[in-house]
Amino acid sequence: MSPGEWKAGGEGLTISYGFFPSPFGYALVMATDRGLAGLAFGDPGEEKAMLADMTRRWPKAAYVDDKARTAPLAARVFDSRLWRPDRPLRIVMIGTDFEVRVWETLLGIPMGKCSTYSDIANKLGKPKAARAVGAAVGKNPMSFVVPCHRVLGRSGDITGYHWGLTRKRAMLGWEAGQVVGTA
DNA sequence: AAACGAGGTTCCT
DNA sequence: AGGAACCTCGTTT
Repeated sequence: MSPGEWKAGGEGLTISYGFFPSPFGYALVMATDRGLAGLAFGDPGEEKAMLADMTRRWPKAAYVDDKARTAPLAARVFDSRLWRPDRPLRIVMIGTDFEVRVWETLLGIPMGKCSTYSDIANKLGKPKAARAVGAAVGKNPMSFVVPCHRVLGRSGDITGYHWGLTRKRAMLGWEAGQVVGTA
């Protein structure tokens, strides 16, 4: 990954988006000229809700329906064979200081491994901020790319997920399969 | 097993 | 400013 950053709110930013099928349902891919900015999931027919859910995060940004531009990113994200250091996926993290820090921590979780909310809070030097971490993870705009699904509760339980626990389990399962298949 | 309060940060009124 | 919400945690009923 080669994370870029942008101030929260997304002011002055133009975001292209498109809908694509994915292993976990319908996916909404959002991108800026600097790389992938957002990734959301849902079911066909929910496009409007998915889009609203994302635009709420960056109310100041401009949005353009541009399938041609987002298609290559969509293809790349769901093919683990293309995840290699020499061809990093360019992403842009738009959020507050704290959120960006949390997301960067998530990127450090290796494939197939899991972490916990309190664990991340510790890494940020705020051992008691587990709940804040949960809130920040929940606002993660790049579900799946930023491995928010690899974060579990303290006891190893799957706790909650913005786009549904079922989808979270599906991602973990798919990932486990990728590890075996690409080893 | 369920209920409860503390905790950090963000969002809305 | 004040209060509620959040993909939580640890402790207490």
